[in-house]
This record gives sequence, structure tokens and C-alpha cells, in this order.
Amino acid sequence: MPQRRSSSVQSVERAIAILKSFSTEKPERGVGELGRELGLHKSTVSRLMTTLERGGLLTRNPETQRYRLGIDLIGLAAHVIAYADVREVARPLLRDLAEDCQESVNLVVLDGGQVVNLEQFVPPTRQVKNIGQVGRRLSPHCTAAGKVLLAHLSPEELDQVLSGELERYTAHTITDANQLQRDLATVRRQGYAIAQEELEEGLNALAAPIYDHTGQAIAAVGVAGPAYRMTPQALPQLAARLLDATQQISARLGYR
Amino acid sequence: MPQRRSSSVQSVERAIAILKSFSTEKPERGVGELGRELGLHKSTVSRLMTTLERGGLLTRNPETQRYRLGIDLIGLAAHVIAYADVREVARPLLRDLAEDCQESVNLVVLDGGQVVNLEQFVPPTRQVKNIGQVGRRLSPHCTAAGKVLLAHLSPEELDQVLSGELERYTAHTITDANQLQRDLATVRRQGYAIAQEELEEGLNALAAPIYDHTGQAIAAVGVAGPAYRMTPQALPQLAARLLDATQQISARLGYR
DNA sequence: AATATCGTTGCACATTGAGCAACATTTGGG
DNA sequence: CCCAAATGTTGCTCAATGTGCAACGATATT
Repeated sequence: MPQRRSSSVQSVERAIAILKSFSTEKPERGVGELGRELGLHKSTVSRLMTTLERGGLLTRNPETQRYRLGIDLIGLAAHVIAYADVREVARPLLRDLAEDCQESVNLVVLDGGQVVNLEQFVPPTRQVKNIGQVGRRLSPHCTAAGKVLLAHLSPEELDQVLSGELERYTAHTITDANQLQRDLATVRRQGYAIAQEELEEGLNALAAPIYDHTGQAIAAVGVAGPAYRMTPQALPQLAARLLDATQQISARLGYR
Repeated sequence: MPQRRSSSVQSVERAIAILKSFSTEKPERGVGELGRELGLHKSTVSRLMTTLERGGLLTRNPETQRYRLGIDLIGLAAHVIAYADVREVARPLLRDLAEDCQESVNLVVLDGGQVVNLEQFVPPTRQVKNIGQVGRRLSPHCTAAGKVLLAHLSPEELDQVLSGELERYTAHTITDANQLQRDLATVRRQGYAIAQEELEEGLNALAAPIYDHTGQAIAAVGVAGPAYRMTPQALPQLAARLLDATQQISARLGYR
């Protein structure tokens, strides 16, 4: 009696696991390889992948016989409405922001208590090219953008999100709920958030909210860079530039 | 004996059908509604959708109880490597192109013998906002961009694609394979394709190829607009501007 | 209040999916 | 050059799993 999780469809669960096993590091995957990783028989994986391929969610590289994520995912992603407008509106402004600041800029939202990266812009000169970051999920308490979004939740929603442990990532991560609450109050007051090496040593970030026409903070924009460039002295200027961008975006979404 | 299609997983097929049932017109869907549409029992659909939600491919609107496509699809789409570079490189240039031409611009690729829209840019002034077009599939023979891509296939691949009927959409649709072959030769010669009301009455289009560093035509850019604006007299100028953009993109991808 | 519509859940059956093993291919090494 | 190891696909078989049914609780509509 395999502890059947209430009303879930096993094969679909597995199919999703297969889709999610692809990443920037592993953009192409084989049947046997995945079978081992997921603890499934290769025949099972083979059939699941064949089905996904028929559905357009996977394509196969005719040379290597291995699979890649399929183009139809792009169509599906395009219909993820929730934030389609924001992305569309924000894109050009964030591109400029990234260029002006010469730091990488992210557009994120809160989903299921986590911060999800919708879009990333890296300044054209720095050829870092970490496009794979899009879709990445992070804890909100250690991210500037996460703190911005938390700061705009209702007390109940916030409690919900903070009910669990606050995981420690670095020496500077805020792991105490009360301290975080105080920090969020500051964020609300000054209109933007700062995170100094709270997620990763040597990584600082700034973030500000985007409001839609109803006044809801639906997304946040973060600017992140190495601590030696994003010094306490440099932050005010960057923050001003950031707020300029986010306020424009909010305005174009009908805010105020 | 339900004619079981060789080694496909039924529940996964159905899950994919559910995902694909979302569209710009129907961005939110309910269990019963979908059950009727797909000919499945609501309990079945309920369980499938619950599973998809757990996997992040669906979200539910807490107010209406209905489902939407989930944010994780954005992450998956971001890992569809095949054309990630092209999109990234092409975006700013195509935005400018759309603005200059004051027509809508599309970035498309060929997949499974069909033309798939990867990205669409509508000139900012015209608030048409048909973002839903992304992911749409069209027949190649009646599209300017489709003809560009067909023109760059090997003879065998081309035969493969043209093996079926050429469906007629308007009086101008090319439905004769030989005539199409001649048209494709013209496309190859002049470096771009024209489609005048071949897909839709009153809709004209231009398209040109994008080459990657290996010299392969991996994508095409189309400019489409109403026939009364995209007149035969206006086309040469537009084509020049289009080719300028596509050549720049190709160059940035390492072509030549 | 009464009725319709919604989505979820326990139950029971058999359909469907998964493991096994054999197969056809390809790859790499000795 | 051939053997060995790994690849992915397919018939077969059994039972685990997914599905339809029906009953339920919640909302919405009249």
C-alpha cells in the first residue's frame, strides 16, 4: 500500500518530474539516465517521454537520440496570464535599467510562498549569460525582492508564509521572524529593500515593488551584484534609479 | 479494445490535453467544463488537474476555484534551449523593427513541419495586443516566414513536409506543389519571401531568414500587416529594413 | 428555501500502466 | 575486429493504478 498521496495521478506526477529534470546544465537527457535518477524502469521512462514528445512538450535530437524540452512549452508559457502584462510592460524598462546600473536585474513574483524569477536581464557588456535563472525559485526571506513582496502581504498571508523555519544561507541571513518583521517595516517605510549577503556571500541586492492598477504589489524588481560594487555608499543612487524604473512600470500598469 | 496507440500513457496524454486547452480566450478553466470538452468524467479531470497543480503547471484562482496555467511553465520554457539564444539576441532588434515599420513582427521557427511563433512584437502605438499569438502553429506554405524556412530545407526534408495536401485558406493560397517550388526558388534568389493574402484576405507579409554560426537557417522573421498598407510599392523599403535587422541578428549569432 | 452547478472523495472494478526480459542498435575498448 | 556495455523500444503479464460512478459538501442563482 504505497501511501497513496490523496488523489494524484502517478504517471502525470512522473511526467512532470521528467520535464523538471531538464536544466541549463542538462538541457538534453536520455531515457536510461533519467530512469536511474528518478528510480524508474527505462521502459517506463521511455513511454512517458514518448507521450510527452507526441504532445510537443519534448523534442528529440535526431542525432543523439536524446530528448530536449519541446517548443510547445513556449506557447504554454505565453498563456501564463497572471503576469503577462507586467512582463511585456517591464521588459524594455528593465533592459535599460540593467544597462544603466551595469548589474543584473530580475523581475520576480511570489508563488506558493516562494520567489519565482520571471525574467532576468544581464548588462550586455558583462557576458555572464545566466539565462537559466529564469524560473528559479528562492526563499523570500533572504532576497531583496522577496522581502519587498513579503512586505506587501496581508498579516495573515505573511504568517502563512513565515510559518516554517527561516533557513540560513549565510552569516547575514535573517532567521528570526521578529527581526524579519522589523526589516519588512523598514522596507514598507523606505519603499525598497536591501539584502546584503543574506543569500550568498559577497552578493548584495536591492529591490522595489511594482503595483498594478488596483494598488496591489504584484511583482518586484531586483538589482543584484557583487558586494564590492554594491557598497553601502553606492546603494542610494542605485535605489533611486531602480525606483524610477519601477514607478514608471507601475504607472504604465495603471497605478495611481 | 480501444485501439491503443503504440506505447503512450493515457493519463499523461490527457494531462497535456488539459494544459493545451488554455488559450488567450480561455485563460481560466473549470473542472466540469473541461470534462465535457474532453469527454472525460469530472472526477478524472479533477485528479489530473490536482496533480498538475501540485507540479506547478497549473495554479488555481482562489476566488473562482478555477485553474490557470502555472508559473513553472515559464521556467520550463526558459530551458527550451533550441532557440533561446536567437530569442535573446533578436528581441531588441525586432522591437526596433516593429517600431520602425509600424507593423507587427514575428519570430518563428519550423517544428514538425509547422511554423511556430516564438515571439511577437506589435508596434507600441497600435494597441492591438495579441500576445496570445505566441505558440501558435501555422502551415508553412501560406506564410511568408514559412516559405522562407521551407526554402532553406534540404530537398528530402522539403518533400517530407510537402507530402500532404496544401490546404487552401484564401483565393491566393498556393496549393500546387510545383508552383510552391518555383516560389521557393524565388525566395532563395532574392533572400526574402512575400505572401500576399495567402493566409488571410487582406493580410500581407514579408519574411527573411536568420542564420546561425553554422550557416543554417534556424528561424525567420516576418513582418505582417494589412494589404492596404503593405502595398507592392511599399514592400521594397520594408524588405530592406527587414533584411537589415535579420542580417544583424545572424551576424550576432556568429554567421559569416 | 429550493435547485442547479460546482469540485472533491470513498469505493470497486478492470483498464491501464509498469516491470521484466528479450530485442535491435550504437558506442567504446581491448 | 569483435566483444562488451550501454542505449532505447516493444510484447507480454499481472496487479497496481487510474477511472467512472455516485454521494457529498459548498456556492451560486432563482
